[in-house]
Amino acid sequence: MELDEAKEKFIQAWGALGSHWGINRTMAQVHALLLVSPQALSAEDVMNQLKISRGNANMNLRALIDWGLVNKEHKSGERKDFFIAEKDIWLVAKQVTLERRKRELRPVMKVLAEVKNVEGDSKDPNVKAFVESVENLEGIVSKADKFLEVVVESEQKWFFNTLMKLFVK
Amino acid sequence: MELDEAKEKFIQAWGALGSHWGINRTMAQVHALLLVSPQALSAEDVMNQLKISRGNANMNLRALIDWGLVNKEHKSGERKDFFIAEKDIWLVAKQVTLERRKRELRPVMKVLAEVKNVEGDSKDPNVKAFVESVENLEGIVSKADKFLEVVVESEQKWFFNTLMKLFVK
DNA sequence: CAATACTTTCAATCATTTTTGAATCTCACA
DNA sequence: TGTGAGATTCAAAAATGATTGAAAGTATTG
Repeated sequence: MELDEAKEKFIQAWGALGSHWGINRTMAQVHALLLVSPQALSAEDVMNQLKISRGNANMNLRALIDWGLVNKEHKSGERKDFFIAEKDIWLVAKQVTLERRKRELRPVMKVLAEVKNVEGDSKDPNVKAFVESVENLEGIVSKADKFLEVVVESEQKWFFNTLMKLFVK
Repeated sequence: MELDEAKEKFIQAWGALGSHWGINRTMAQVHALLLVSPQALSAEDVMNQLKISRGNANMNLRALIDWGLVNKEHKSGERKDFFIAEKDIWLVAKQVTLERRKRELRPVMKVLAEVKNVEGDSKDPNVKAFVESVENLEGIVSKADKFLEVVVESEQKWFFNTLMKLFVK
C-alpha cells in the first residue's frame, strides 16, 4: 500500500470512530492528519489535504486546541500559524477522558441528584421504581466518574500497566 | 418536585447523554422511560408519554431489544406487546459496552492492522511518523478492547468492587 | 500608517439523521 | 377463512448538524 493511500484510509477510519464517539468527523480527521504528519502543518495544508474550507479548518483546529489535543506553533520568519498534534497517545486519551467527563458526566450527575428529591408517597410503586432507578444510575455514573478521575490523575502508563497485569493474561 | 416533572427531567437528561454517546436521543429517552416505569409499557404508552409517532416508537423499541436492553413481554389475554427495561444497571452497562466494542472498536482495529503495511523507505520521516502513530494507536486501541473484554466477561460487581477498592479511597 | 498576510466569524447552504404517518402486513380469534 | 387489533415498513418531510465562503478582524511589515 502506498503511503498516501494508507494515510487516507487511516484518516477515514479515525474520522468514523470519532463520529461514533461524539467528536465530529472532520475534527477527528484533522486530528488524524496531524497525528501522522511528522512536522507541523499550516491551516492551508489541512484545508488542502482534507479538501475542506478555510472556515471549517479553522473551527476544527480551534476545537482540537480546546480539547488540548493540538498545539499552535510559531515558526520564526513565518506569519502563518502551524499546528502539531500531541503524539503521546496516552496523553491524548487522558485529555479526551477529561473533557468528556467535564462535558457529559457532570451535567447528568447534577440532574440525577436533583431529580431524586421527588415528592410523594414512597409506597407508590411509581415513585418507588423511579427513585430506585435513579439511585442505581447515580451509583454507576458516580463510580464511572471516580474511575475516570483516577485514570486521568494517575500516571497513565503505570495505571494501564497495573490494570493490564491484573486483568489481561 | 412532582414525580412527572422529575421523570421528564430524567428522561431529557438521559436522552442528552445518549446523544453524546452515539445512541440516538429518542432511543435513550425510550430507555429512560422504561427504566423508571415499574410495569411493562405498551408501544402506545411509549408513544403517548414521549409524544412520538408509532413508527418511531416501534423502531426504537426494536433497537433497544437489539441492544439487549429491553425485553418484550406477552401478557396473556392481551394482544399488545409490552416492553420492559432491564433494571440491573450493571447488565445495561455490560450490554452497551459489548455492542460498542463490536460495532466500533473492531472495524478500527482492522484498518489499523491493514494500514500498517505501507510501502516505502522506512527512513522517510513521513513513513516513519505514520507507522509510529499507527502502532501507538494500535497499542492503545487493542488495550482498550482487551480491557473492555474483561469488564464484559467478568462478574460486573466483583470487577467494579475490586477496581474501586484499588483506586478509590 | 498603509499594505499585506493571515485568521476568525457567521449567515446561508448543504448533508445527514430522525421522525412521521399512511400503507401494508401479521396473526389471534370468531 | 375473514375480520380487525396491533405491528411493521418505508418514502417523504422535518429537524439537526456540518460546511462554506465572503466579509470583518487582527497582526506584521516595510
